[in-house]
Amino acid sequence: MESPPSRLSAKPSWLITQLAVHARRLVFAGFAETDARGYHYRLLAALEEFGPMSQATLGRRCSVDRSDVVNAVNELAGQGLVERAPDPADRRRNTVTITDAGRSRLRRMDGVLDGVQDDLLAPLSADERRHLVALLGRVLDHHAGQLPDDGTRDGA
Amino acid sequence: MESPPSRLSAKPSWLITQLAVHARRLVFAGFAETDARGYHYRLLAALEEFGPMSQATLGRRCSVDRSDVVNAVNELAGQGLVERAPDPADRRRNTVTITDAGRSRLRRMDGVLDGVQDDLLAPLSADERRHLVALLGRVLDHHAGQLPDDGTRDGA
DNA sequence: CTATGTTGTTGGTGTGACCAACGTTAGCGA
DNA sequence: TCGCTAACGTTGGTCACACCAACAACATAG
Repeated sequence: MESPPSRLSAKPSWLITQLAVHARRLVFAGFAETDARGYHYRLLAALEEFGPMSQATLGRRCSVDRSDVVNAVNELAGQGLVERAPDPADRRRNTVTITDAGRSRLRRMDGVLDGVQDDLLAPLSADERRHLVALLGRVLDHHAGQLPDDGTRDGA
Repeated sequence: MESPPSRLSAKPSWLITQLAVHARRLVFAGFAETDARGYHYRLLAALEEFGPMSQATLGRRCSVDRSDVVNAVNELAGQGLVERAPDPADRRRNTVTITDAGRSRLRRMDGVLDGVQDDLLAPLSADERRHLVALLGRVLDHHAGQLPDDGTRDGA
């Protein structure tokens, strides 16, 4: 096993992106059994927590592009996990609603993610895990405040 | 600005992958000026630190697939940043060597990454940054020990 | 009523991380 | 020495995720 360039071990961006690779590997392996992927979890979680909403606000809440929301909702609707219905009050909008099947899928995915967490942070104590989560949360909050303005960036 | 599902804020895998998104955005923006991307930096860093080596060991050290090494080395060689020469001692191997231009490019990229670091960890104090880096490093070390065995996984 | 902006949708792009297969070459055991 | 195995480079895919550009339909502010 040849060691990686030590130069990289000092770059937080490297540490984070590489750790993200491992996280995605674990999450993907777990989700594979449930025929789902990351986008699905995000959308379902938002729908359960905040109730039905349009695709646009769904995308804004989950940091998912409008066009990717279309695809993910197609897949979710195809599996009966959400329902997409035109909004009578605003005929541009599609209101997306989570179904009971969707809620049960979400619960299963939650279990998977909790299991992944243990594998991912295995070498850390409970205290260290909390500390890490707190630090990551603060950094993430900071950047969430200055997103690429999301939502509407039409070419015009 | 609609808030994200709070359910996600408790999942380390979510925090890490999302933070990685921001990190990649910053890194990409920085690298754009230098006409380079992540793979290039990794390979150049390994070549400078460990000297010339074959493409296979290069890939092993950087956690880059053999086929992706081929592409990246093509691009790097096209820009004169590395040289690829057949190894007379083992005619299967190509020995990759970093050039002076490569070293100078590497130095520029290093500067970019150091700048990114400040943006990425802006809300943290110097102590907290060190702590975060230490925690990430430990977790990463743990997972590096059990990679998908890398290197050779030929179909046969 | 017109201008502006939002929504859903289509159809792309780029990066990173893979995997499968093939020809070539090395090296080892029988 | 022959043959098998394994490694190397290379080609040519796949998938997930993050994005961007443009357009028609619709809503709304002026």
